[in-house]
Amino acid sequence: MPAKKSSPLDAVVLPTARATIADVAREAGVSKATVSRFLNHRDTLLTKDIAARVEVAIAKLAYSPSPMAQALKRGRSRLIGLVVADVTNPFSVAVLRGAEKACQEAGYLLMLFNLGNDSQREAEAIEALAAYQVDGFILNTLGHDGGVAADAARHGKPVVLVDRRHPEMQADFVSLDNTGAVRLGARHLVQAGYSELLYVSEPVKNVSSREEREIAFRNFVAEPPADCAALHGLTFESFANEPEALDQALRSLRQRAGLQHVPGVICSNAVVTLRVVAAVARLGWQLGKDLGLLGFDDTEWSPYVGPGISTIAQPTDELGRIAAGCLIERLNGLVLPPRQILLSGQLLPRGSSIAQAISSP
Amino acid sequence: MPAKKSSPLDAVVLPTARATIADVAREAGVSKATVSRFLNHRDTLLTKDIAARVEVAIAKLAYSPSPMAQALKRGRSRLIGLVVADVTNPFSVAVLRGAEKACQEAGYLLMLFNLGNDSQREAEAIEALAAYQVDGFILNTLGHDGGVAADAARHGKPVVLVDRRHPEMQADFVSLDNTGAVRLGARHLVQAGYSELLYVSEPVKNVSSREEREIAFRNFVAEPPADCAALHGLTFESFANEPEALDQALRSLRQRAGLQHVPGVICSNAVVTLRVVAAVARLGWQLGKDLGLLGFDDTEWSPYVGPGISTIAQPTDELGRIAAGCLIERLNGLVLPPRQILLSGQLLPRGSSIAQAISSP
DNA sequence: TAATTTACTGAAACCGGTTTCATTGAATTC
DNA sequence: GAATTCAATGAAACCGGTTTCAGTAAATTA
Repeated sequence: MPAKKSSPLDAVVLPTARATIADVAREAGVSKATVSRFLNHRDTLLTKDIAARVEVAIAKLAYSPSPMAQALKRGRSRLIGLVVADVTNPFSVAVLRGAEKACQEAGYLLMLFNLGNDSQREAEAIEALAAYQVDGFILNTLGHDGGVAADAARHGKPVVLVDRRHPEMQADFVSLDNTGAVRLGARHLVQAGYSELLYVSEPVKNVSSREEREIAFRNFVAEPPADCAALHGLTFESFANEPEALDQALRSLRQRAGLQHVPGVICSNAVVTLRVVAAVARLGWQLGKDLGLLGFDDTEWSPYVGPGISTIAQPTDELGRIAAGCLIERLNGLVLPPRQILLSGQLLPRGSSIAQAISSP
Repeated sequence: MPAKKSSPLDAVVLPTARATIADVAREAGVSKATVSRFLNHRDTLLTKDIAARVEVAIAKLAYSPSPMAQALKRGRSRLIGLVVADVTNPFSVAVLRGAEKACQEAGYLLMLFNLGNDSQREAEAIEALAAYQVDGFILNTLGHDGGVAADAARHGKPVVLVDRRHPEMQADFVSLDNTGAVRLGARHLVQAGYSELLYVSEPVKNVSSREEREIAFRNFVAEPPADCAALHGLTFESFANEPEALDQALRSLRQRAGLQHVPGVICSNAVVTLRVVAAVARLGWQLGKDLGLLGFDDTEWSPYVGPGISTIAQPTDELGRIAAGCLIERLNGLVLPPRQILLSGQLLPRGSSIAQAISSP
């Protein structure tokens, strides 16, 4: 019996293309509509035996519906757009991680857009993500102007702001309790014996979290709590990335403190902390002894720089998780006026703010 | 003249819904097909004046085509799927950043899927991304088994592997030249006077980059270069996260080195580096003096831990950029056998590996 | 001038789903 | 037993684009 006769194996070649709903319908001997019903309302609309037939057809063809096609028809995509000011920033990454976890659990996928600290691209980011029909936005952006607010709102999609708020935007807002955190940190430094304080921040621009922290610091100075009587004088300075200016500021701070007082510095985030650490190294000072130091954002390296750097840890994972959670609630139809969710920071005292307390009892 | 007459302003209310191609067609008085032609082949297929009419209509309605709908019809989405083993790892983030930049420049958007070091989810990640019609994959995954290879390949979409290769997978591969980097680092330590070496790695599992580094280290020991005659004995150990075991290994290392030699440690990545730093702190040793230290991956904090930690910096940004570049080339139709692109690391010597050289000339 | 080609445009089908509407047969009511 | 209601399913329209196919008018050729 020579060849030429097509063997049954010929049919098994390559299941290369994904099965479509039409394939399933044909396989099960029903209409596309029925398959669609099975997918979405299997128990309310279909007969037992028909449902069973569709089920085996789906299994046999390893069918799963195309989210693209669904998005096109439904107008919802199960996609969430995440706009991040700067992926290099560990804070952003930590939030991203929390958000991503929550999204995955709820069956959403994250589309990432990184601004690389270029505020010009905010609008671009929102447009691009909206074009892909993302169902909502999580924004951790630069807050240059209110244009972004308008952009996002215009698409009529829910928005959650993380860390940076936009005054004009009607949106949920999730953030550290900056005021409380600053007071917590400042008080700790004063009580540990660092009575001349300096707050160092990146340029405030319009970034709300930076503003809030600065204001909180000023207020703390204006009305220090009773147990901070030792507090002497304090300042705020803003640095971009000018080592000389920073060195100079630290020198004059110490001068102001005089001989009987030791100055303390609060850094507005991990980037600033590293800059101050570098400056202290340049000046040949010892952390904790010559200068108290406390930084926002706890990083994995904080315990190992010098005598360990005291930090105020943000609950980053929670922030991301909650942000995503808020958004998903809205996507599920929750109607509520905009919420503000503030989480408190945790003080992690280390050598950079306790050596002084030990040496001068 | 009383009200009731609809003012022209009524038409200006809210341009809430996005304009569709049909809207543009109506506005310009042409067919949808013509608008589509304008979008894709404006100069070859259309008359000047019709093109002009479409152009103003598009501008007037602020129309931009829906990528979803385009993807549905074309089968291509201008989306790239990025699967990352762990977003917490600074290396992954740095690569992500490079890739994201390159993608944006080429008009692609990145869909992120983070495995959170859970290799079970590799297949899930690829399925999810493929469902969204991503045009290709950039994978920096765990390499648990070859199943992933099959998964990705089955979708017939191009794949680029970063840092971790899968032997069975026919795909471009972009990575650090691990062998060269290990030799570079080991040689540096020996020449700096640390002659008893220990290589510390996370559990190798099946991760190719970890394997390669371990093997490279063993080979370096087996056949040290001529200028490393001082080299004494060396070891390799693998630690999950057991502080006691690590402390013990360091103690016995120093014992082996004896009194006239100072031992040196090479850390396979930044996580390990921090663990070793912590162990050194626990043991009360001084970096550089009691122990030479060199770690893979340069981080922002490396210069400020102890006397500064010597590192081998990976060109992370380049890695991500090149990975995305390779993928985009394939998407543009490049046909070529799988490439391997190895970039060399850069040695950044700091205090943790030079104090010894100074103290014992 | 008539016949043929060419260039441009519109109608309609399609991508892979969802949803409305119409149809059919069974169950309920009178 | 006939009329009515109800439940289950299929046909077809639709989402917003792209592409094939067909048609028309102008340009070329005979």
